[in-house]
This record gives sequence, C-alpha cells and structure tokens, in this order.
Amino acid sequence: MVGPTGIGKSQVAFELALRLGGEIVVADSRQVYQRLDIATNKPSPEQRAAVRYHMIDFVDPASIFNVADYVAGARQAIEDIHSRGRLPIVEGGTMLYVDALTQGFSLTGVPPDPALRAELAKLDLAALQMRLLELDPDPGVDMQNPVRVIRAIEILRAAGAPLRRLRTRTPPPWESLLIGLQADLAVIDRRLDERSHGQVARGLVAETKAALDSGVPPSAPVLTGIGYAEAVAHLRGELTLAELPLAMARSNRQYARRQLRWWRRDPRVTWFGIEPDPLPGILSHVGGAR
RNA sequence: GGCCACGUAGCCAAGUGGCAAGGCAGAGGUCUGCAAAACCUCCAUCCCCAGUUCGAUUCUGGGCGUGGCCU
Repeated sequence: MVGPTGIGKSQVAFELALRLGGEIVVADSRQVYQRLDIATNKPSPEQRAAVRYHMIDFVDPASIFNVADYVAGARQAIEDIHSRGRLPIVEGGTMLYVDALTQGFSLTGVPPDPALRAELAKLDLAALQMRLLELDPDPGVDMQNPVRVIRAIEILRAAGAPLRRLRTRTPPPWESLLIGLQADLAVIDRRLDERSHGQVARGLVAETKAALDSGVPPSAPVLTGIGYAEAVAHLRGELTLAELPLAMARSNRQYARRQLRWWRRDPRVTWFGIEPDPLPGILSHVGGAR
C-alpha cells in the first residue's frame, strides 16, 4: 500500500488487515523510532490493539536507522507473518524502503561513520568528488549531490571498490501486489493542513522538547522529519506557533508530491481513489490476485 | 498640507545606461539505494506617462501607490 502522505493509507491498510487476517509491516523511515508518535503518524493504540504492527516504535531515536536495517527487519517480519499463516501488508510512505524491500536491493549495510562524515562535511563538493574518484573512478553516483558522494566514500572505505559490484538486486521469495492510493491534490492539501494543525494541538511541541531534553540531537533523523524539524525551529524561536502548522503543511505538500512522482512512474502500482471508499475495490483486486 | 525614503517575479531581495544576482514558494525531474534526505531543470523585460539618449529597469520631470517624519 503506497501513495502520498496524508491520504489515509494507514487507515485503509488497517481495514484491509482486519478483513484479510493480515498484519501490517510499516515501511516508514520515521515510524521506526520510539517515542516520537505525533508527527510520525504512528497507528493509534486502538489500531495497534486490533492489528499487529511491525517495524514501528523500536529504534532509539538518538540513533540512525537506514534502508539496510529496514529491509533486514522487514524481511524477517514478513517471514514470521507468513509462517503463522497470516497475510503481510506493507504500508508506507518511504519510497526507497518499499522498493528496496520488494525488489530486493543488495544493500551494503555499511554503518554510518560519524567521524568520517564530520571530516568530509568540511570539504566542498569539488574536494569530495576528488576523494571519491580516487577510491573508485567510476562510482556511478550523482557527483553533484554531496550527500550521495559522502555516502559513497563511506561505503568504499569500508567495503572497497568498485562500488558498482555492491549494487545488485535479488527479488524476495514472495510476490507483492502494489496498491496505490490517490486523490486530487486539493483534497490532499486540505487533509495535510488539517493534520498539521491537529498535530500541533495534540502536543507536538512538547513531544519534540521532551525528545531534545532526553538527549536526542536535533540532527537525529527523526527530528529532521516533517513536523519535528519545524517544531525544533519553533523551539529555537525561528517560527512562531502560528507559523508552525503552516510550515509543516508546506513540507508535507512537497513530500506528498515527491511521493506521487515516485510512484506514478512505477508500472507495478494499481491505483485507487480514496473516495468513494476504496476498500471494496481493493478487496476484489486483492482477491482476484490470490 | 509639507519634507524624506521607497516602488524589481506570489513573497523576500541584489543590481547596472547596453538585453535583471540570489533565496523562498511553485512546476517538472533524478534516484544501483543514508531517502520525511539530497541533487538537477524551469519560472520577470524592473508601478504608469513623458523626456534625455544610439540605447533606460538604471538619468530628468510629472502621476499614482506605500512607509516615515513634520505641521
């Protein structure tokens, strides 16, 4: 189950799990972290009591969790769900996680090296490019993109060249059905606006402050996520409380569009509109395929 | 009413007598894989009128508008 943020994917996945005897494997790079619940849009306690969820709420928010960690955990969860005769339903927003999982990307699993990153962060792009090309003359990464160049250097230092040999795909031992949820942009935008205001009203700022107070660095991936990044800016005095939900909604709109662009190029996806209720259509689609 | 300043894209904002930086927002796109990140592409004839000039967004005059000060 894929699609843009704010469209109600998790609710549909929940209903689907209830009807089909399924369990949900969330594919979301921020929901994995513990304690930050509000802006990560984790399922409600009621939902979690009714359906079993995997890959949420289990990583120390001060640490860094990446795709390789995700795929390893999600594959295990899916195997586990299968072994109990239940249906795994992957639901999520993080495009790379879904693709890495369903297409079986070979991921190096090279863990982040904070010291190296700090050192490389001081270099300009040209210097970074030189460092990378010294390690691998044909790395196959976007040389204009410092984040990718740094990561490539990090991987090469740990795993050795050439980088390209580390990038293969081995499909998982199961089939997947990609269901996309969509709606008019105006509808999505309105929902995101409402959701952002709601999150602030439910204590987003306090939740963010609690995380910071407990030692989660502002640079931690969770706190750079939509909602938290803006809440941190607000706590620093860079955004007023009135501006906060507006800034959040804007970030969400940008993200939703990026998600839409990502998935619309993927021919595997079968799309369903959110109104009227897409559940009957999805159920028959899924039923027909099983 | 007088004086001063300003008037550049949806917003912020440089700038020059010779075909208008940048940032944000917006649109499109990338993705061999840190991804709610990062990167790439696109996006204006400079308030109006007249004048000076080979040529004005840039100079001069007038108008309109905005802000400030004064009475």
